[in-house]
Amino acid sequence: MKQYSVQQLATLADVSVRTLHVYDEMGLLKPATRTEARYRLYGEKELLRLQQILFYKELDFPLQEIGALLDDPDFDLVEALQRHKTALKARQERLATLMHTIDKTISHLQEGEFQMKPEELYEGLPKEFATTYREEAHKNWGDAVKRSEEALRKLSKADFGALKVEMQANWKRLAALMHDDPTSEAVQTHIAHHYVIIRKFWGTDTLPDKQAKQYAGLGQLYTDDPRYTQLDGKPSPEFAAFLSKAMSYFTETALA
Amino acid sequence: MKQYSVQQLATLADVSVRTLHVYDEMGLLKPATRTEARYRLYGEKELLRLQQILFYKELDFPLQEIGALLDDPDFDLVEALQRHKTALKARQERLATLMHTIDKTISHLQEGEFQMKPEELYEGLPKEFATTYREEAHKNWGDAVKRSEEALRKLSKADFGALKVEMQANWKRLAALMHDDPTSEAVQTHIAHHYVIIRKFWGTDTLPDKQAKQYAGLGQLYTDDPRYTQLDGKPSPEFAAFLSKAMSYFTETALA
DNA sequence: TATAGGCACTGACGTAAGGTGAGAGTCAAG
DNA sequence: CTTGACTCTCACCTTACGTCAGTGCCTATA
Repeated sequence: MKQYSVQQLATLADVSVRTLHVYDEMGLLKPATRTEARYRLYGEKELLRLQQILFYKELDFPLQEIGALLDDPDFDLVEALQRHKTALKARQERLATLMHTIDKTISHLQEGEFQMKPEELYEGLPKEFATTYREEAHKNWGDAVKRSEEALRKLSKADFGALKVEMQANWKRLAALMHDDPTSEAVQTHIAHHYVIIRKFWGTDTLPDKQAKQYAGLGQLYTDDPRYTQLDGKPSPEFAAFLSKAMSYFTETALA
Repeated sequence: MKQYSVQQLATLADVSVRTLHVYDEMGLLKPATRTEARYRLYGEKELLRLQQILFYKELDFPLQEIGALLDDPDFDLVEALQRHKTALKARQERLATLMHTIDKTISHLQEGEFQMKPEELYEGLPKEFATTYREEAHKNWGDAVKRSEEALRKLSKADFGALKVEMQANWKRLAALMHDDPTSEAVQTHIAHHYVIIRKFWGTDTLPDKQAKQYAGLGQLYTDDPRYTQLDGKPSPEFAAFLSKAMSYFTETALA
């Protein structure tokens, strides 16, 4: 019967010696015997078990569960796999979202001038919302919107993207503030912050009166419209998404 | 200027108080001031910064990098995002593979009898290999293969799946052993293990002479064919995949 | 046979991002 | 004045190991 030292077994299975120590320590994989000098010696059976361990490890099982799984013949493997798959699917979807966000962020940060297509101005926004609030914007603030869209198309990709990044960092905050108290001073403060950001990007210290009013009205729009505050007062995911986009949109509008 | 206690800020941003403690400790987010009793007090600016932190955290940036990113205006954000996306993509692909594996494992473990379609016997195997080695099998071991395929189709999904699971746990081991020394006794021992597994699943203690020879020849096939040992002696990924499937296939063949 | 080099052992500390208390101090309300 | 809610700092726990440090064992060569 062949015997393996820690090193040999480690090399064979492409794990570290330390890993074997750990597995021994936690009882997941004990050596077949120990020499007088307490050197670990593994046999064929241990090699086989290690392979099984690694198999389940590739499936991202925590070592504890692998131990239970290998030692308990009644372990419900199918159920465990089922649960595991659900978890993996969630992670995967999260990753997809993250990558999409990164893609957009990167592309917005890329240098160079460019002409934005009209749809891009509303990209990511649920279609129903896009139409609806564009109408509302037109209704409430007239052709200032039209002019703002024109101006927007002339921005550099970098400037526009940078603005969006700031916006995205901000929207959550506003949602939180408004959840607390939609009429609070904090909301006004937040709007003031936007004002600061705008200044930062366009180097102008003065904001036309009309647009100041737009900002003020913005808060009203959010709080008056019951459509955006479903779910017992808490902002719904849809509202959060809408809010995010709306923030960008109105900020952009203010550039006209 | 509004002030927030740890609790208030934590609730507002939906993080734990401990999280704020940690961020303070590591200098990522310091409170604006401390009261005489060393209570942390955060202001608007900190709220804003926290939102930015959370934004980048959602993109899975490590906190250290977030700190650098927020403090150094020259931080190369695009490059960081680029790198990050690559990492995420790798993770995502890994998850996809894992989920596929789990899917197959689950479906093989599902109870109930079923008739396997011929293609399923070679499912997952690169087409070229599938044809090639089926031919080789036929050439070398005649119509034993045909009969084995018949027998295979009558197995319960559970039995077949369970066998495959064991196989998958084993193939890596064989690859390692063969990388070490393809003619070694260890390889023979491994083949013996297969024999044990077969016994376990079909409750028969005797393996016909002919099939014993098949196992012996199996080792030859792997080691003689240069096509499977590219890449300066190390098993290529393709070979690994092939080996996995071949193991299953020949083990199944032995059931005839 | 002395020594040099590998290999092995245990123990301990570090990682990321906090969780979970313990024990003690602080604050506002009844 | 006490109660309860809040806060503070310390410090250990988590996963699955990596990385020493200090020491012991084994074998080959001079």
